[in-house]
Amino acid sequence: MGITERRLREKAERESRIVATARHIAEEEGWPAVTIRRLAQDIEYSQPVVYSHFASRDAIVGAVALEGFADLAETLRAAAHTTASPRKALEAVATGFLDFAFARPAIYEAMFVLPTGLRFAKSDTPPPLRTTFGALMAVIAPFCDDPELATETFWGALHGLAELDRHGRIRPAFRAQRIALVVDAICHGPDNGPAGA
Amino acid sequence: MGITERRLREKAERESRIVATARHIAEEEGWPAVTIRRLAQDIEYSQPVVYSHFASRDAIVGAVALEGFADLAETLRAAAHTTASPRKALEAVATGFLDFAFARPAIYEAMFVLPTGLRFAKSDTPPPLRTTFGALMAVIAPFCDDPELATETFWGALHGLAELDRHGRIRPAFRAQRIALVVDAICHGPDNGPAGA
DNA sequence: TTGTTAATCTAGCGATGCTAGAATATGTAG
DNA sequence: CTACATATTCTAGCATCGCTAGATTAACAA
Repeated sequence: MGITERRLREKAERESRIVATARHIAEEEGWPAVTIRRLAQDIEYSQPVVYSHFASRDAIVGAVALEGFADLAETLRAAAHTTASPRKALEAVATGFLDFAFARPAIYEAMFVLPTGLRFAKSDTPPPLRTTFGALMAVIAPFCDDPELATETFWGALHGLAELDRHGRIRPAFRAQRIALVVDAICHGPDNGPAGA
Repeated sequence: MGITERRLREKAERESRIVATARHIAEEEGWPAVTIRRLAQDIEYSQPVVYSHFASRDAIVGAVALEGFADLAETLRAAAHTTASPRKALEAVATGFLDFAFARPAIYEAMFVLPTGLRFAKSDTPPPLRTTFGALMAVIAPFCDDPELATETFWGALHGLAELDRHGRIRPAFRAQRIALVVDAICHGPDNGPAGA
């Protein structure tokens, strides 16, 4: 039954073309430009074909978000490995997170702002989401005694700074200084992990 | 010319009815339910009348957001005055901020997530926005040497925690502990203001 | 009472997400 | 090769959205 396999392969390929197209349009023109009609036109199929792959537009956004989490996890992992100093690793990851948010605002929006139907902190949470969380936890763990709680808080701080900055509510020029403030606060915190720097 | 005054008064009243209606629908059914048709129906006028008050749907969201900022500023100011301890004031404001986000998610969304056209950090930034920022700055100033930078960072942390929590990405049950972590980090930070607690 | 201006409404445009039902390929059996 | 059955894809359309042009009505002035 090589025919069935070929069919599945072609279908999977078409699906990833849809996701890639959605991602591309979102990055170039923003998410409002990502319409089902536009996607159908770009992949050269009719609209119902798009719906044979994804139940709704939100599901497509979710698929792009999932790819984004895989990318972000890899980015953070790489940032953490640029230095042996726990403090510098923490700062590198924080900077990497915000750089990602500003370099790929549309993907970041899909991951953190738009409705996607993705489920977090559940038993069926997709691997890329866990991996991203893990990458953050890896660098903050040395500085705290409750890594999960600290990671949640660290993540919140980074996400909030990204959002306020993205919306023009805080001064873009002081991005690095805000990161430094966060990193300092973590390092000199109550549970003052390893000797700083 | 009492007639003109009455006209203006009636127009202003109708405008605030639009905003109140939008706020009410958003709180009860979410922002997607706030359509121009629905607003027009509820205030018993036709759609163009709504557009004679606001240039776009986004502008209506912005008006609700502005009211929200006034509310939030008052909430934070009140929270800060419940204690003389700078540390407890900081914690009370942080808790108040997050409580506001979860008690009025739709208004919070208008203030921080949805497109509104509101301008921050500019010369024409509306007073309520400045006041809210000031309320945060008032409680964090004792613990830092660059109040503006610290306020931006503090604000980011709070907003990020609110968003991740609202989207179900961090554990709701640990909200208070995350706040405590943030407060501790600020108090024991590099510029360790007044003797803690 | 008539004419002018301002306020309001009706009706519609161009989109959107999504879907039912027709049409067309595709693979199988006689 | 033909006829049927199945799966795939398309055409066409629904209901709804934000927004607006042009007709209609109300309010005031002469």
